[in-house]
Amino acid sequence: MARRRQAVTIKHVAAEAGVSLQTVSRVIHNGPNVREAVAGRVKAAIDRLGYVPSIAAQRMGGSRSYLILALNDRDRTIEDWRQRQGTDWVDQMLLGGMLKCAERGYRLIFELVDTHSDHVEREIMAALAALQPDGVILTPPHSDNGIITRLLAEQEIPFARIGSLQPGPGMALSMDDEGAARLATTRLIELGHRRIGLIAGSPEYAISGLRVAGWRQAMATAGLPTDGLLAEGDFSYASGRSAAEMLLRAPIIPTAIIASNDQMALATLEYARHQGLNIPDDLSLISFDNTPIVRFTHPPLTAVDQPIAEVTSRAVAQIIDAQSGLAVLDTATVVPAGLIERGSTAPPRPGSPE
Amino acid sequence: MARRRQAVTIKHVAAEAGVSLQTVSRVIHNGPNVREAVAGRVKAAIDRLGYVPSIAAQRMGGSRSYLILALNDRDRTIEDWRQRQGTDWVDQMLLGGMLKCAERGYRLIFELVDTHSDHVEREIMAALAALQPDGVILTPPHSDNGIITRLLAEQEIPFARIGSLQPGPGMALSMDDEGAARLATTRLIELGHRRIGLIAGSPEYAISGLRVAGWRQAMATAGLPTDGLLAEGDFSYASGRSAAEMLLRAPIIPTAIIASNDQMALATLEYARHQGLNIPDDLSLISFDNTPIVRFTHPPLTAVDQPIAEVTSRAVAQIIDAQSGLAVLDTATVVPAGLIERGSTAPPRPGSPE
DNA sequence: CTGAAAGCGCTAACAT
DNA sequence: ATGTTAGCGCTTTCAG
Repeated sequence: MARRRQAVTIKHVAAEAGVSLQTVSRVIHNGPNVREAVAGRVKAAIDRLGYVPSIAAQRMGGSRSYLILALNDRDRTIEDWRQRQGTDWVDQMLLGGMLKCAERGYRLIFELVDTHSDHVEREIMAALAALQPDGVILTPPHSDNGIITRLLAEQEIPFARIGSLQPGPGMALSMDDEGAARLATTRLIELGHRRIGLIAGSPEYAISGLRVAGWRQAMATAGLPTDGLLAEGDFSYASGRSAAEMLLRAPIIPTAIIASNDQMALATLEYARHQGLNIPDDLSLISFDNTPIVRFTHPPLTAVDQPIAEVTSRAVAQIIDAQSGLAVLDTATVVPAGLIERGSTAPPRPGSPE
Repeated sequence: MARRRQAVTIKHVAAEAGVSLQTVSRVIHNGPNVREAVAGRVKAAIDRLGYVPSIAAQRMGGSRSYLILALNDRDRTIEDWRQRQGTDWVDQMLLGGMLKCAERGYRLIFELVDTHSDHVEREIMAALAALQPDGVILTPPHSDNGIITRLLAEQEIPFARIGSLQPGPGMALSMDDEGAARLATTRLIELGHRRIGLIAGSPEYAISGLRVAGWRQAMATAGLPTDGLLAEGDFSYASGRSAAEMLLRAPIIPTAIIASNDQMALATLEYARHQGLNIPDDLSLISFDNTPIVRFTHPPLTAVDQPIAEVTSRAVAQIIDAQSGLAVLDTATVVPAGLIERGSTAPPRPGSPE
């Protein structure tokens, strides 16, 4: 293998423009103390030669690497990829992250790390040592992994914790789960529903509680009771089915159900159909997350849209700002979620039980 | 921003093990000329210190970067991500590529590049200069972009062209489209079908022709005619609908249809239902690609599975081998596709028209 | 078999 | 406002 050296280096540019290396460097970084005329000459030379600085060399010189590292949980991600259930979490993350990075002259590098392994520490250190990123983006469950956050804090690397609500080092960013649940519930109330069931997610996840809270709030505000309308699931399809069964076998069944994720909503849809219930006429259904599959069910599901791209985009922006020494928000960033109305919601049948 | 320096460098390891830098370097690369005992001591020191070489420094020293760059078309990819139709091309590529890279001690970096722009050349050079990857993976339509392949060849960077059949520089890898079409057709013939329609993709893509050819071959082998059974689409949902309409409005309709991609299969499913045709009883349907959505239709679709992960995995392996000076296959690699049988295929109704 | 020296491309710190 | 110097961490010569 031939050794590959940089084709055109800062030296060539310097020679071409008739200035010193340092001046070129300053021009590249929009540094101060360069006369317009000289800067122009240098820029022209850069253009003419098609010069692009080597990240490796920049890093070696002691400056930034212009690399931001996004860390996902290895097992969960690979499992999702293998299952091919259409979850586009990673894609949305890349969409938001890569575009924002590009906009700011950075690059996003996506890596997988094993949260549960006892050598997480080593794995993270290895990634940091190898890549020397300027910042790190953590996603669940890394976001709340104390070992990881402590390590990053020690290394003084700016990092974002996506989907985390806990205080701690790093910048917390998440979607407004409570507000989203409130939004969905309120919309159903507006449509005329009074008995609105909620299928909760696993209590291990903080978001589950938030979604329940939002629903409770909206119901309370409208003066509606919630007794017998809460069923607990764990985000799995199977648990969604049991929960739906519980809600739909009650003496007085709800006219609408909100499921805390798409899998459980799918299970509810299936069970309702199996029970001879027409959606949306007999039962309105709203799901959380808005992964691609809910567009393809019959009917397509109204869903709370999880703004992953937006959250990631902001995470990148905050990291870059932090690293540039700009003011860093100390408070958690909460991104509002939207409600995408499709065919699974409608007013309740006239004369539905109160 | 505090300057971040490598915490533990090769120097520390050398000191710890009581040897020179060079010896450590040799141990890291399994170089020759190191006594067992010394190598052991060095390895122990590396472990104890948790040392990981800096990619940047390695690159600067003139060795590999251990980075492989995967290039996707910017517009198409972003559009896919925004549309959220559940296409998991990128995910499958990452799955195959990242795992194989990790296995070989490399890292995969995913980037977007604008094929159509007139400064592709510049964009690619910038990525190469900045990242200095050891190899590049091209995906359609980059794989057949002469400007890109010429550039890469000039730079003498090993690269793979995924989904390309054309000869040229770089290693061509693709799935066996012809064989896959043959497989699908043969399976339908086995089930008892004799009138099997095919909805072709856009003739601009070489794979379209291959899929048609495979179907023709299988039909010919079974002594079945194909007249009036070929409808041309362009991979879009709308074109799939027109094609289905054409096939299903003929005097004698087919008992089975193969659509050249999932979108067109979806359209066919929808149109058939609209025509009161039951799938699979009145009409069997097989689609190509096997993106996640075909699991969620009613019934779930039998589909040809496009082995993107496998193809990418092999591309990575070939690049690393090439770069290590190992023998490089000069012939194109063709990966067989599988057929995933789901609910959209069944024997034809007894007494169906011949 | 092992070590020492030179340099990769770039930047921060210090001149001028 | 610009140039010079001294590394960054590593690898590849080339000596021992």
